[in-house]
Amino acid sequence: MSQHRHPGASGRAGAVPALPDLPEATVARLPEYLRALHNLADAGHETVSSEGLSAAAGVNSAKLRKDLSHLGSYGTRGVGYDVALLIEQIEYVLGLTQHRAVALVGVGNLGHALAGYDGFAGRGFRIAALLDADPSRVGEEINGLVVRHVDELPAIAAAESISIGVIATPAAAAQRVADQLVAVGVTSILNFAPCVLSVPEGVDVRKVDLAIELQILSFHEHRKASLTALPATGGSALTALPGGLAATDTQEAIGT
Amino acid sequence: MSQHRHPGASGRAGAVPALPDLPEATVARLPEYLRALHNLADAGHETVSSEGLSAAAGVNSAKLRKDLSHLGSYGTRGVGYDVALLIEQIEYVLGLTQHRAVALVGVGNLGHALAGYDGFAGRGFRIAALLDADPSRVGEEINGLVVRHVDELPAIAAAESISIGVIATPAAAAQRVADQLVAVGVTSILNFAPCVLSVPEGVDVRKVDLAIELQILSFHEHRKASLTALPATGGSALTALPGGLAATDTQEAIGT
DNA sequence: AGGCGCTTGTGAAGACGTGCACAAATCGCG
DNA sequence: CGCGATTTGTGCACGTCTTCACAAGCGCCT
Ligand SMILES: NC(=O)c1ccc[n+]([C@@H]2O[C@H](COP(=O)([O-])OP(=O)(O)OC[C@H]3O[C@@H](n4cnc5c(N)ncnc54)[C@H](O)[C@@H]3O)[C@@H](O)[C@H]2O)c1
Ligand SMILES: NC(=O)c1ccc[n+]([C@@H]2O[C@H](COP(=O)([O-])OP(=O)(O)OC[C@H]3O[C@@H](n4cnc5c(N)ncnc54)[C@H](O)[C@@H]3O)[C@@H](O)[C@H]2O)c1
Repeated sequence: MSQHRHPGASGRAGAVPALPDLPEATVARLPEYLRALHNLADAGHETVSSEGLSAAAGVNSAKLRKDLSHLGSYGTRGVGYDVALLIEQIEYVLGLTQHRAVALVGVGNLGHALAGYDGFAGRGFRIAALLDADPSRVGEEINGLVVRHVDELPAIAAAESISIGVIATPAAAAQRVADQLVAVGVTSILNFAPCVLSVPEGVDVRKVDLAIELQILSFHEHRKASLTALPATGGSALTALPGGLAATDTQEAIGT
Repeated sequence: MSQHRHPGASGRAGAVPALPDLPEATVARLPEYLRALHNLADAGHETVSSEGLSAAAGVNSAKLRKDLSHLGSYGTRGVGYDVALLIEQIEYVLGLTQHRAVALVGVGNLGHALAGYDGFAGRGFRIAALLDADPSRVGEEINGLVVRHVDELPAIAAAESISIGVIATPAAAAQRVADQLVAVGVTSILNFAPCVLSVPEGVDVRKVDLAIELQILSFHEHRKASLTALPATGGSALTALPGGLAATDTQEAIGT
């Protein structure tokens, strides 16, 4: 179990292994596969078929196979995928083998919940700093970590490399915080504030917005309500969803 | 201001206006436009061009125009869009005109933050019930709402129609909770637990998973690190991102 | 009234993502 | 040793999404 290393690499025999450039949609699904694989490993499974893994991850099996094929050719025909090996490969590709330090800015309502979340450390992420601008919050200890003032960010970043910045401040402060994070070299930001951030090229921003999710659900409720109001034929309105429904991001009706 | 009503409707002159069936990608962006429009309205703007609105929402202007064209033909050539009218239209399409009751199940670490969040009520959503299985949590009052036992769900749903269920329980309990929600007629679920839910056809599930977002960011960090390690020519590695970079879901480098 | 500048709405092309269906590969067993 | 059962990896076709580029429409100014 040692001759399996970054096989899809084009040429490039440098010291740092070049990553196969994965489709973005694939990248977004790999963490889901990873979670399913960990569950399988905990349950004692040594191998898993694409059918089994795809069911556990809630996706199409062909899609899963295509996704995994982008990483290289792990898996054995007629058998399936070696669970431990696949975990190792996906974690490598996602860059989870090197532990990443996270700085959380804004320790309010939401920030407290995030700071107290143990699912962070579970997968290679470590909250390295809690920051807030409110003097009355500075000094508070949460989960063994002391809240420090946001102006200390440069010093903190100098002490240890911050890999990812998480913004949990009000929207009005988010852009300023983003600028501060970028200024100390952070190139990945997870933003919980409902606003658009502008950042220089090379910096990645992902947004999590509860209100948007609710509104999307609201649309589907609205649509479903307007659909059931149409056909006055029979009474079974529950199976009335038309054929090509294409629930792109939403998972809908995954088996039973 | 009264002759503008659901114009894109195909035929169907029934009592309930049929919705134009929007592309899922468009639906996911409408809430973003809506937020930008509210900001513009608060700032006193009466109209806005596609260029202006798209900049505020962080998208391509052609994309914005195509998205809005799916709703019908609001907007005036040579002028732009009427802000108030567009807000009204988007809110109608998203089903936000009828206020929606949300049931939040799992009032733990995260659930507390959600329950105390005022951004909920800001846009047509109202938390109608807080539910938990832990007897020691039942009876606690948060934000004027008393936590009730999850077994009371049928009674609560009977008293008022629950539009959306939010699951903030540990993953192990999420499927059971989802089943309970479905049993009382909920057809839209927002799931914060890191697991795949299986629900019957016609029920929409959206998932918010912090760990997945972090892992996606981690991948990009990993990729950026492996890229800067390649070219030993000059020194400027920051602009080294190759042309077709296609940050699909991630917003990257939005102006300055 | 007429022209001019500005902005929308959309056709068309290309990029991207999905899913079927099957050949190639592997294992276990007779 | 060969064969059938099983499962991967992928070519291909289809649908969706994005982006460009421009004609059509609108208002304003002369
Ligand atoms: N609470 C939720 O459930 C929830 C859900 C979705 C989105 N959000 C969003 O998350 C963000 C935070 O929400 P919240 O409920 O925790 O708000 P909050 O007001 O409780 O907390 C905000 C915190 O940020 C701090 N802060 C303000 N300006 C700062 C700055 N410049 N630098 C550092 N810290 C600063 C404040 O001192 C405060 O502690 C908001 O943008 C909100 O819209 C919250
Ligand atoms: N805290 C975070 O920042 C965070 C971030 C992302 C995801 N999550 C996820 O959100 C979920 C909740 O996280 P948390 O930190 O609030 O956990 P928590 O343990 O603090 O809270 C869970 C709550 O759910 C209740 N519960 C358990 N079983 C239940 C049932 N069958 N019916 C009703 N209620 C039940 C518990 O009594 C508890 O109050 C978890 O799945 C977690 O992985 C949390």
